[in-house]
Formats: sequence, C-alpha cells, structure tokens
Amino acid sequence: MTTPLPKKSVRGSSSGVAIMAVFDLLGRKWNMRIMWELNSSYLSFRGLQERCDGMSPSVLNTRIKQLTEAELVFTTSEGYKLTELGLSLMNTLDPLREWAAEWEEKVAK
Amino acid sequence: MTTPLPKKSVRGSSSGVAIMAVFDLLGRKWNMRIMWELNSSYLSFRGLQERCDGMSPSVLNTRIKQLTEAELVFTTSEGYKLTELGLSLMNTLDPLREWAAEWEEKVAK
DNA sequence: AAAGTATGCTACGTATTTCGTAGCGGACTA
DNA sequence: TAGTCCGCTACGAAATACGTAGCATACTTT
Repeated sequence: MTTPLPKKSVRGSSSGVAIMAVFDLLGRKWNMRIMWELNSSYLSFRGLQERCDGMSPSVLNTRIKQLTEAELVFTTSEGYKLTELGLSLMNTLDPLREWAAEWEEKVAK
Repeated sequence: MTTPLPKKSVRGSSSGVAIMAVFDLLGRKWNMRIMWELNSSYLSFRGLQERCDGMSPSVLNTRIKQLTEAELVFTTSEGYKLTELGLSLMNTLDPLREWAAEWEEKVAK
C-alpha cells in the first residue's frame, strides 16, 4: 500500500513561514514578470499587458489585485507602480539577472 | 472594438531573454520550494514530498525532471541534490529570506 | 452634439496545469 | 516467500490560465 504521508507537515527544519508565503506569491505565473516590468517604469493596464507578451486581461487583473493586496503594487492616475516594499523586493531579486546570464551561458537553452 | 495587441512583443526595453527563462522556471508552483528544501539537505523522493506539504508525486516527478534538465538538480544514490548552478541560484536568492521577514512584519498576513 | 478612440476591467467558454489517489515493478529484508 | 520500502506512473477531478468579445467611462475630434 501507499504510505499515507501526513497532510500538513509541521514546517521543516528550514524554518520560516514567511518565505513560504513568498514562494506562494512569486511562484505563480506572471507575478515576478509583472513586478520586473514595473521596476523599470510605471505602466498602464494595457501597457503592462503588452510588456507581458499580451497576457490575458482577466489574469492580469487578478494578479494586480493580488500584488496590490500584498502591498507590492499600487495604482496611480499615471499607471501602476511598485510600492517601497515592491521596490525593495526587486532589489533583493536583482542579482538574479546576473545569475540568469551565467546560467544561460552554461546550460544554453 | 478591442485593441488587438501584437501576439508576441519584441522583448521590451528591460532586455534580457535569460531572465525571462528564469521567470518561466521559478514562476511555477513548487520549483522554488523544492530547491529551497534541497538547499538545506539532500532528500529522497519521498522525503522531498514530505517537506513540500505532501505535494503530489506526479507533479514532483515532472518538477524534478525540469530542474534536472535545467542542471539545477541531480540524482545520486543518496537522494536528490543541488548542482553548483543550483547552489549559486539559492545563494542569490538567499536575501529573500530576510526580505520575507520584513514583508510579513509590515503586511501582517 | 455625435462619432471616434482609448482606457480599465469583466464574462465566459476553452485549454492547460496541478492535484489526489491507486498502484506497479524493483530492491532489500525477515 | 511474504512484507516493506522505494522511485515513479496513470488517470480522473479540480484549479488555474488563456483568448476573445465587449461594457462603461472618459477624453478627442469633427
């Protein structure tokens, strides 16, 4: 028979519930991308859509709501922008750009 | 009528195709989490499953394949481990832990 | 004022992804 | 030889993402 596996494990030794929440948020299609695009400039709904390979507006809308609720993004009359928290997140994520370059070089997608 | 929006936009000013590939990879449920867990210790298939809240083995399997193909994870007789590339990715992602703590504090999930 | 255009956003049917469970074939053990 | 563990797969169901049409609002243009 299959080993049942406990439904919810008590969080492992790699403690920190917070980071799990971040994984839930960022580990969702488009969220990182949206923030990445907003990091270089504020954008309108449709502008954001264009930058994100024409992602469907329905999904974009729910993503914006999520990111707004998470206080990473906010709306202005000029368009969507990153909050301070959002900006600081993108800063911590910044080294990823360099890593990506090395990775591409070695793995050659 | 709806504005058609070009199907595939020529990558925006925020250049870098590599980072987009990273977003595709990491912006998928479980991938970050799996690597996170493997960063603290190598794990067997079922061990990994337990750590990841009992995620379904079918998904775990496809994830492992993806990460292996991306050369971030490899298999040993002792279990799954991160490659050098995988380790360096987790290093660049490390500041995220601290950011997550601040974020949680301010937003209070 | 009427018509055109652009905006943010929603509805809704379809396609893709993820989930949950059962269970197979192999290895190792009693 | 039967029991138990393992990595992994099959497959139907649920959740998520997609694509398109189009509404309501606002601002321009004629």
